[in-house]
Amino acid sequence: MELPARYDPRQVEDRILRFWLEARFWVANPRSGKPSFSIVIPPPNITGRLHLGHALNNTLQDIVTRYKRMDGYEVCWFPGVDHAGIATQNVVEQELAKEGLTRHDLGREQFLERVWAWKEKYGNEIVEQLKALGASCDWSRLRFTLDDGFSRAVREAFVRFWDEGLIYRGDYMINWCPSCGTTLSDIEVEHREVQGHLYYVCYPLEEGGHVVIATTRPETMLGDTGVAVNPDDPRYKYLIGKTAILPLIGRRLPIVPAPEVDPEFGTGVLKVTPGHDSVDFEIGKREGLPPVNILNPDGTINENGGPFAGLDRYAAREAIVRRLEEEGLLEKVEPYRHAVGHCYRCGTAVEPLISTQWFVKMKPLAEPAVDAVKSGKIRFIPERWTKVYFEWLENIRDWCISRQLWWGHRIPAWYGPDGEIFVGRDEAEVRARARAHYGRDVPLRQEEDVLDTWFSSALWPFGVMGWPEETDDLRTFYPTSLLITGFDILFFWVARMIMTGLHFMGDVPFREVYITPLVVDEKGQKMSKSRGNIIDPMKVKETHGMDALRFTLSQASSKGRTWRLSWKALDDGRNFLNKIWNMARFIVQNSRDLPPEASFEGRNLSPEDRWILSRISWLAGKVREELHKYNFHLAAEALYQFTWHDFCDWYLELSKIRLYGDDLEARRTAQVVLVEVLDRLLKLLHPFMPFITEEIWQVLGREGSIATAPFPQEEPAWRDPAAEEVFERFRKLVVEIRGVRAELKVPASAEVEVVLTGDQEEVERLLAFAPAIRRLARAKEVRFESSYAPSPGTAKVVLGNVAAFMPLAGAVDLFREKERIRRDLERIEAKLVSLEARIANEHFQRKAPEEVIRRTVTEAEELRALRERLKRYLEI
RNA sequence: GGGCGAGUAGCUCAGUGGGAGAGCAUCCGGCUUACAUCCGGAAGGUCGGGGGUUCGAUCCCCUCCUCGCCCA
Repeated sequence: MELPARYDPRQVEDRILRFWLEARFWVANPRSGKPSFSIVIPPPNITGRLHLGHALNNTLQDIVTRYKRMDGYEVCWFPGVDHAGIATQNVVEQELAKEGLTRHDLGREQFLERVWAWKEKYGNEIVEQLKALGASCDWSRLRFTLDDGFSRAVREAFVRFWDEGLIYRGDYMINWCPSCGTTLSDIEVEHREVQGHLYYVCYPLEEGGHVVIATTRPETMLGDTGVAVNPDDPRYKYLIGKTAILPLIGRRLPIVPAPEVDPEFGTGVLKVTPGHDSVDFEIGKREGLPPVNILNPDGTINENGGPFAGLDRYAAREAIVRRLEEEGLLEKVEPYRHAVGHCYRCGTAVEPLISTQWFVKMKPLAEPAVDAVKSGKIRFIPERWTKVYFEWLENIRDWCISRQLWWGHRIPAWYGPDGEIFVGRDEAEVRARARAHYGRDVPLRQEEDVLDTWFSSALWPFGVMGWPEETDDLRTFYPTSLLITGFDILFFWVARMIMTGLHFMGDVPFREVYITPLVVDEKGQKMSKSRGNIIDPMKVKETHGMDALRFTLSQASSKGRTWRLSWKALDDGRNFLNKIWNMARFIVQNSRDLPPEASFEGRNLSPEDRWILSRISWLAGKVREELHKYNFHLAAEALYQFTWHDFCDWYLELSKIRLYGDDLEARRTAQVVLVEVLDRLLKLLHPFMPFITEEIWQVLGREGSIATAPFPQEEPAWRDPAAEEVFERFRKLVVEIRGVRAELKVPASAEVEVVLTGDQEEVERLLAFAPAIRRLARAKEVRFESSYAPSPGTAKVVLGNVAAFMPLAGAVDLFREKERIRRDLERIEAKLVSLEARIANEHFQRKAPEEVIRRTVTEAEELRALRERLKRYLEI
């Protein structure tokens, strides 16, 4: 078979993917008895398309997963998709809007049918994209947070929480998104700096005179029920107990003391709006100032806003400011920057308001979650995220879990005629509970609201395994081994899974949490549609291939919080893939005649064979070690360096001597070693670039799949430090000779003579590489002469106790050669000065470790010897 | 206001208490029968500023500056 000279992933990836999926390699068997390794995917939203964040964390998950699978574990990677309440409902509502309809026109039931239809049509796209990435999930276990089994788990969790008193319903200040028409939890609100204004408004006093109050939101004055000053503020102490009159409305506002008031802000006087500000709510509660709600759910002013009723909140703001101005009550307006809460889904400014909602008590859940990390049952990588986690949990507030949506898990609560709440796993249980309460059957009305999507994803690690059933999966795969995700959902998801896992399962949901950096563009900016700087993984697949994307992303596990990706970097990844392809192509082409039974046994290994075998053995250990430490980037780098700069640049080149020579035995040996190293290298690379390695595996005619081949180990018998050391000296010699040739402008095609002098044993070791030196340094002859007397016009290379001479007879510019040596001498001189100063320092002699002193002294000695030699050569 | 992260070659980033590395870009030379998505070579850095600890700091401590993020 002829292999193309360029690797084209488009010809490979889809075919390999089909092969894997048909073979069902990823389907886990909880009863295999093998040690288990499990991981749950962060379920992407059904509305989502694969972006680089997904690509990164799923690549890393897949690297670990494939590695563990090859290493003999019973691996289960649980895949799934999240129903994404707000996002999905918004998408379908927008679709309806194009038909001039709202969800209310359809009614709840029909609307949900519509969403399910949408889900069937588009909801699988992200799953297909994950497959295309090569994610080796057990797709037979694909779950959806709103499927029947999972819904059962959600109801179970809700009921247990309720029965334990950990869920309650009540009136509290919540965050309202007027655009999505639902409440949001505190962490779903994003605080953004906004350029606004500070309005200074005069509030007349009942007994005459006035106070000036600064506010950024004048429209909320419609809901003012008091005025507050700091009791320690001497300027305003006299006001306490008096009454102000609300402009435009005329409401009487008691002036109360409140330590929350910052005397430095504005005028130091605060208008109290208990219905629309959480601080004011607290003050109001303490001082008996009632909340007044002035907003409709859509963000317009309600009937409490008097003349402003019906206006949108921003229109109302303008109208109010105009009226105040007309009445001479607006003292001044200043530009002012301040943080405003926005909905994390739609970006609309959020309104704080009081509403009856469902909450989860967080304190009792948070404490064990803190302990689990403190005691080391869960470890964060990088470790610094631990602190972020603790800070959130230690300042946690109750979680508002009800959402005024239709798409989601409907809260399993029913109301009796008198408003009594009954909660149950299904309607039968609820009815039974109601009957027990009333002593008879009564009509029940189900709660309209659904649960926060994150309530269901909090149950993900055991929900996907069939909880509350006691399943084989739970027994074998819970707790999972590892979670890999981005820091943006540390609170939303990771912390909550830990809480629910501990609560319902009595054990942590995972033992380690690897937090990935955020992928940003080459300028360090977040990728976003509006910036137009998005790199679409599916486009990368077409141009570079998923392997290239994966390999490039595997280098992102650095310590920072962000990681920059550019098309340039992807080119590098693609080039590496091409290199690998050609490496394999070369070996395939040159080992066609290799009998299948050929092996190492009894073969006379060359020095470079021993070197490369020692190196590949080292590499196996290195990759394992770095993967265990989750240093994906270091594993990737080691693979890259070995593949390109050890195996291809040196070993493959050297192998040509034997491959193209006429010694059949030597040729066989080279072939055997090439194939063996290739075999191991492919396996080591496979977790990082599964498609190309599988393709080459097939081209080589191997059985089955590389994905189920054993992951290479270090081979103690192959480790050969002596061979590595000798090889390094040989390599250095060749590099030096090449350098001299280039510098002295010796034509690339000209073959030069190389004479080695110096320590005889060392020279002999190097002479074992004579053919290699001839080939790689373009030498026509390499020989030893114990007392070589170089003539003028001879280039020199000095390496420790050996020197190499290249009589170039006229080919060399003598002046250049002397310049070169002078420059070397300068460098050596400078280094010697610093080394000798250090050695002369008695503090250094007294305090530095023996080993360091010895090394320093040796280095200085070598440099001095080198200096003397170079000086002599200068005189020739 | 509090916290975190980053600041190392032109760019993207590794790195360690013993004197700094890679890839790309640049420059020079090569169509050498795996690969021009390539091969060989070279140049390029007071490791953000200042102070301290140490025989020795890019690395540890303090402080400041710039950029980014999170929380209030």
